[in-house]
Amino acid sequence: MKEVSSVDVAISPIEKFQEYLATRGKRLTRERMIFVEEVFADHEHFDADTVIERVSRRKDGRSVSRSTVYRVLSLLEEAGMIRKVARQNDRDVYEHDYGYAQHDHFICEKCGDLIEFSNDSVREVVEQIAAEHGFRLSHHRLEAHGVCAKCSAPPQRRHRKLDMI
Amino acid sequence: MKEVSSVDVAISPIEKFQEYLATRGKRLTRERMIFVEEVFADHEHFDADTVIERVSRRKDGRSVSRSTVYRVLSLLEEAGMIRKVARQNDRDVYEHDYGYAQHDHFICEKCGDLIEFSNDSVREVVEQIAAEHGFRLSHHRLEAHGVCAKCSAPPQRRHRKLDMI
DNA sequence: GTTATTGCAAACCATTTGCAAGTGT
DNA sequence: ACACTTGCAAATGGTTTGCAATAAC
Repeated sequence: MKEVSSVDVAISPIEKFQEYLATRGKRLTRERMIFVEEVFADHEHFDADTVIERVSRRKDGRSVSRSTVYRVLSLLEEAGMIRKVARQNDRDVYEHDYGYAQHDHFICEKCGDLIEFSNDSVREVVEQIAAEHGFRLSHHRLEAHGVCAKCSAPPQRRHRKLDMI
Repeated sequence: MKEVSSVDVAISPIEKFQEYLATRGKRLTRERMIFVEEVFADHEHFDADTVIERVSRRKDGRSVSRSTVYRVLSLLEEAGMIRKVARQNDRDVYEHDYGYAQHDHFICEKCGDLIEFSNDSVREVVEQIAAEHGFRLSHHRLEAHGVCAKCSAPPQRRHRKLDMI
C-alpha cells in the first residue's frame, strides 16, 4: 500500500547529511555514505539489523560494522533525517523523516504490517488541542491498532453458513 | 494537570484481576495483591523500577521480587488492565487501562512530563480514517511532542531587553 | 598532522528464564 | 496433593562503549 507520496527536496540525503555533519565539525566517511545509500534507497521501515544485513549483502564487500551502524543511526536521528516509529520484537524501528510528507500509521495486529497514511484532519485536530493547552507542538505520532483490510477479509470457506450461529 | 476523569467501574482492580486469573486457572497470590494495591493507588504512569521501589518501601516489609514484578506486569497487560504508553530511558512505561477513560498524551521535550488529555475529535478522525481504509480498529495511540506551557513560559529575568537582539 | 571515526570485543542494562523451594486452591 | 508461583542467580539480547588502529579534513 503506497499512500504517502514523496516530496520535492532540494538536495539528496547524502548532501543533506553532509550539511549537518559540517555544522558539527563531523566528517562524511565512506561508512556513512554507504549507510545513507542503503537506507535511503527505498522508503521502507527498518531497524539496526535490517541495515547491518543490507550492508553486508553488498557485492563490493564494503560493509559497515555493527557499532558503526548504531552510531550512524543516532547521527541521522539527530540530523532529523530519520525517526523512531515503533518498537517491534524488542527493536527500535525507524523510518525516513526526510523527503517524505508527514504521515501516521496503522499497525495490523495480525500481520504486523505498518501501513502509512496521511490525513490533514489529524494534524488540524492535534494543532487545535495543543493550542488549547498552551503546548508548543514540534510533531506528533499517531498509531492506530487493529486488523487491516487484508487480514480481516473473511477466509474462503465452503460452509459459510456455519459462521452465522 | 488533571484532565482525564475517572470512570465508574463495577468492581475494584483486585476483583477485576481475580476475575481474569480465575478464567485462566491462575492464582491470586499475596504478591499479586500487593502489586495491584500499589499500582492502582494512584493514576500515575509507572515502569518496572517504580513498582519495585514502591513495594520495597512498604512498612510491612512485604515486598515483591524483581522477577515477579515483571511477571505481574505482563499478566496485568494481558488482563487489559494496564498498557504500555511509551518508552523512556530504555524502559517501558505503563499506565492504567482500567477505570479511566481513553485519552491521549502530550510529551514535553524539556521536562519529559506526560500530560494526558481527552478529545473526542481525535477518536472521530481516527475512526473515519480507519473506515476509509477498511481497517478494523481496536485502539489508537496519539503522542504529541513539543514543549509544555510551563516550560515554554519565558523565564523571569531582570534585563528582558537583552533578549531582543 | 590533527582529530574524528572505525571495528572489535567487552560492558551495559532492562527484561527473561531455569530451577528448587514455597503456597493457593 | 497438585499445580501454579516465587526468588534467586544466571542468561539473553539489543545497544553502548573503551581503545588502538585508521582515515577525513
